[in-house]
Amino acid sequence: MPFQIPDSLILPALIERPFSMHYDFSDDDAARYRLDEQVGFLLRKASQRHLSIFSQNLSALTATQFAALAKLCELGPTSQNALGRATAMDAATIKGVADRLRARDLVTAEPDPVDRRRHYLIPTEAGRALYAELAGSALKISTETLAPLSDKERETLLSLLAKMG
Amino acid sequence: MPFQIPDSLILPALIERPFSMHYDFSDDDAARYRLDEQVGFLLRKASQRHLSIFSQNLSALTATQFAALAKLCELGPTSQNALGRATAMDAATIKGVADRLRARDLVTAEPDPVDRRRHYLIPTEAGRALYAELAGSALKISTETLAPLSDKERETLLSLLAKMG
DNA sequence: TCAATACCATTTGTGTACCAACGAATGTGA
DNA sequence: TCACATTCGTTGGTACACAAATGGTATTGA
Repeated sequence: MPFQIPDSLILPALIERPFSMHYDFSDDDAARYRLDEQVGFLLRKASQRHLSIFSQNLSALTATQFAALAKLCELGPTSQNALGRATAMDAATIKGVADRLRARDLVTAEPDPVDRRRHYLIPTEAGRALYAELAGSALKISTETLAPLSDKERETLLSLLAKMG
Repeated sequence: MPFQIPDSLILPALIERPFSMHYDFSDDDAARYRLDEQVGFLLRKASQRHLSIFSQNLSALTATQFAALAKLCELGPTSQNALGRATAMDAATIKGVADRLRARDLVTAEPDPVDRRRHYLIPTEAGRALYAELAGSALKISTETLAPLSDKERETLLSLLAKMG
């Protein structure tokens, strides 16, 4: 099943038209375009599936909040923006996530004595306890997300996703 | 600069507990959990990469808006919720997307004469023209998103993502 | 040393994404 | 035919996600 249309199939039809009309070039592309075969759409659906499984198995935190808490527990005291970089969230996003974690006393903020722009985020005891409590579920969620795939396929998928950056 | 704190720094404190306490089982999971290896995180990062490439190459519409317009052009007149199902958006989400497409006169709505709850969404001439104009860029975006992978790897990734549903 | 630059956290605004609830309309089975 | 369930579109609320702008603060390099 050819998932990818090679250039050789795309270009000729465009070239052999004697006259260029309004949407000729694009009409061909439009006819060839199938939403359901595009990476972006498949990635979005896979993410949706994952998030659905996540919220069903772990309702205490959102996936994003858990990611931030987990990374913070892994790294120890970290500035807010640095935590954002480590969890692939921009400054505005990590702020909201950190605020919600702080509102629930899972994380505290301490001013950095050296750099007055920064404040460290630090997991509280409750935060570490919750992380420890939920890590098992999180691992199970990853497994369940990959359930439709064989062991070898799971490995392959993870390495290809990692390769994509 | 060590980005990742090795197990040797995390585990000992947890292991040397003589008696099993509250989170012992989960502590192990917590030590084993690596955010950067979880499907959900890799999917989110891959989606981010895709959306970044999308907006750089196609600024006229968001990826979601383009998906809805493309599907609508593919299907022809479709009820709003049905379009949502075809594009993996729930009723609330597709409403917002449809509203924005209608505000830009890329889509119109016609009442369904048979079912008075429904209204059909129909791409306008401008909508079809824009889709035709942008489909080529959309295909290019998919290719560029997959650029880090070989041809065989791209096929594999797409089929695995499709298999995950 | 001081001006240009970079970084930190924050704010505002827009756009997904999903839940829960709603009224209106349709479909179903006894 | 009539109660019941389902579907349609909508609304309100919360939570990411990112762009762009801002005011502090640090770094740098001439």
